[in-house]
Amino acid sequence: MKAKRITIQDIAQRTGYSKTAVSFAFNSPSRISKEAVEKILQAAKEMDYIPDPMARNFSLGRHMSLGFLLPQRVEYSLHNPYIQSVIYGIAGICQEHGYMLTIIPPLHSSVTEAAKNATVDGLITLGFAIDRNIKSILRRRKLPLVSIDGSGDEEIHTVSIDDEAAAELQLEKVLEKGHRRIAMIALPDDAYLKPDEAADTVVKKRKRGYAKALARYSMTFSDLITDAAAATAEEGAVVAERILEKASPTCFVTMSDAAALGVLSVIEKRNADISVVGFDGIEEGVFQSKLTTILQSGKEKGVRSAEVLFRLIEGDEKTPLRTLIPYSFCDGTTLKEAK
Amino acid sequence: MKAKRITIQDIAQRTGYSKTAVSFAFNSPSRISKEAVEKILQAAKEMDYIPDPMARNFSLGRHMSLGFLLPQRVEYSLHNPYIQSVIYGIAGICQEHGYMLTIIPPLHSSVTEAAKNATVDGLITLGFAIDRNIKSILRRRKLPLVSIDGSGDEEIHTVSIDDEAAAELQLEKVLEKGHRRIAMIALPDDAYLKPDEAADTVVKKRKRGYAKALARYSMTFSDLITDAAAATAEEGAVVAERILEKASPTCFVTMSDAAALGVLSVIEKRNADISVVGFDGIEEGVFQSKLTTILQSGKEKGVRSAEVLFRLIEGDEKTPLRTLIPYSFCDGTTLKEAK
DNA sequence: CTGTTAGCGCGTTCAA
DNA sequence: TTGAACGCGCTAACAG
Repeated sequence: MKAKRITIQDIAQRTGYSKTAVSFAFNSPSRISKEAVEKILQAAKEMDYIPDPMARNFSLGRHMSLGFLLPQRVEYSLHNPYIQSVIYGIAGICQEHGYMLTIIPPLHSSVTEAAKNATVDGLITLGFAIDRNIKSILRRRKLPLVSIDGSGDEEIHTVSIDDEAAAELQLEKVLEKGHRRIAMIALPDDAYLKPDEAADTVVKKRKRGYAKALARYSMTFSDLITDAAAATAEEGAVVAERILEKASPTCFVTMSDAAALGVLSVIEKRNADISVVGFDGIEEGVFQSKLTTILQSGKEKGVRSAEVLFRLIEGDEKTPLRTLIPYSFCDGTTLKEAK
Repeated sequence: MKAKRITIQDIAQRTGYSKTAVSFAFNSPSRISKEAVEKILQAAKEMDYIPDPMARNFSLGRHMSLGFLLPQRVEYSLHNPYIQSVIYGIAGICQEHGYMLTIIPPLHSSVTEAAKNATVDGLITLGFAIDRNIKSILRRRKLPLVSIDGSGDEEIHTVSIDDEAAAELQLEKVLEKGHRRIAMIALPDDAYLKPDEAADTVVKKRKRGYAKALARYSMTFSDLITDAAAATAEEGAVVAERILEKASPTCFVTMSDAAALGVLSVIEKRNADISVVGFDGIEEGVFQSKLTTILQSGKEKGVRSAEVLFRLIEGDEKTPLRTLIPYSFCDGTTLKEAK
C-alpha cells in the first residue's frame, strides 16, 4: 500500500515528452523549447514530482557531502568542545560550497567500518595516526582524506599546528616562572586510536618540544611527575587527585584545556596555590576560567582542512601536503610565579 | 587517465562467477558454496574491491543517515551551544542505529533548497514553524520529519518542553522575589525562520505563559520593558545596553541563556546590581556563571527527536505526534531579592 | 534548435 | 547459481 514515488518517467508519460526532455527541463532549460519546459514543470508541480537527489548524485558520481570521521564514540568525541569547533569550521566551508557535512560515528565500534560505508566525497579525520586498514579502504574507494593533527610521516594531507614548537613554548613559559616541581599530564598515547607503531603522533611531537625546553634548564623528563589523561574535565580531575596523593607539584602542565579545567577544579576545591597551564584554548577555559594556555584554533583547523579537501576532490594535484596554522601563548591567570 | 573503480562486475569476470554470486559472497555468504565465497573474497582482496556504499544504498532505497536541517547559516546556528547539544543527542542515537548524521546548511541561503537536495532518510528541524514550501518538499520526497521546538498546530511530529508552563514558571520566580521593573528580552519573532502567519511559535507560547504569571500580580505586558535579541551573547549585550540607556529595571528576563550571558557581561561591566534570569540551561551559563535559568536539555531533545524519527522511518504509524520532555527551574546566583 | 533513443552507474534480487 | 530486470536520473549520439 506504500504510495510509490513519482519518477521522471511518470512526468514523461503524462506530458508526452521523453525522459530526456524532462531531465533537461530541470537541469538545462535552455536545451529545449520554452513551451516544453513550462508544460513539464507544470506537470511536475501537479504530480508533486521532485527529482530524487540520491539517484541524481549516483548518476553524477558524487555525494555533495564531506564526511567527518569521529575518532571515538559520540559520547567522547562529540562532547569535546575542541572537536565541536573543528566541526564548526568544516561546516562553514561546506556551506560555501553548497555541500553537506556528514558526521560519521564509529560503526560497530570501528572507525574503519564506518569509513567503508560512508557515502561522502571525502573524509576528514582528527587526531589519530591513520592506520593501514583505513588507508587501504580509502585507496580502494578512491576517497580523498585530510587528517587534522595526524601523524606526519605519511603521504597524507595534514593540517595542524607546529606541535613540537608549541609544546616547547608552553613548558618554557612555566620554567621561566621558576617552576621546577612540575606535573605533566599528557594525553594518552593512543589518544584517539591505536597509532601505527612508528607513527609520529601529536603526543610524541609535543614531548620532543618539552624535552627541548627542559634541556635548556638542564632537566629531563625524569625530573617531572608524569601521567596522562584524556581530554575531559573528569579525567583531568581524577589524575590531578592521583598525583596530589603522592607529590606536591607547584605547577600542572596538561595537553588539553579540558583536562586542565578538571585539574583546576581539584585545586580550587583543595584551596591550593598551584599553577595550571592548558593546551587548546577552548572558550570555557579562556573566557570563563582565564586559563593560561596555548591557543590553537579548532575552527581554523576545520576551515583549512575542508579547503584542502575540496581541492583534492576537485582533482587539484598540487595541493600542499602539509598545512600549518598559527598558535599562540594565551596569558591567563592560572600560571603564577613559583615561590 | 583516471583509474576506474573496480566494480562487482570485475570480480565476477575474474572469478568466473556471476555478479549475483559476488553480491551474495558479501551479503549472504550462506546462499552460495563456501568455496565460492572464499574465491570471491580472495579475488576481491587482490583486486582491491569494496562494494560502493552509494550504489548499495541506492539499490536498497535508503541512505543510512539522518539529516539535521540548520535553521540559519552555519555562523549563527552551529555556534549556538544549545544547538550543539541537540546535535550531540541526535548523533548518539544515530550511532546506536549504525547511522550517520548529516548536518545540512541552508543551500543558496534557503532551507527549503537544502531540504530538496538532502540525501537522508529523515529530517530533524529545530526552532521554526515549518513553512508550506518545506512541507510540500517533504511530502513529495516522502521524507519523514521531526520538528524540535516547532509550532504545534500542524500534523507534524514535534519534540519540545511545555514552553508556556516553563515560561510562566520563569517569570513567576522573578515576581516572587519582588521584582516589578522587569526588562523582558524575547527571541526575535522570526526566531529562526519566518513562521507561518498563524503558527504557534515558541515565542508565542512563552508569551502566553508570561501573561499568566503577570496576571496573578495584576500586571500585563505593558508593565514590562520589552525588547528582543537573538540567542547570542553579543546581541544580548547590545540589547541590554539599549535598555539601560532609557530605563532602570531591577531584573532582566531573557528567552535564552546565550543572550542572558551577554546581559550579564554588561551588568558586570557597569557594576550594577540587577538580576538576570535565562532560559535553556547551557553549560557555560549554569556551571561557569551560576546563571539562574530554566533548564531544558538540548541533548534530550536531540535524543528523543532522533528516536521518534527512527520510528517513523521504520514505518511505525502510531508514533505519538507530540513528545514533551521535562524542564526545571535552575536556581543559580543571578536572581536576587528585589530591593 | 528540439527532441528522442539507448545505455550507463553499481549493486540487489526475482524468477528460473 | 545465474540471467535479466530494476532503482532513477543523466547524457552521448543521433534524427528531424
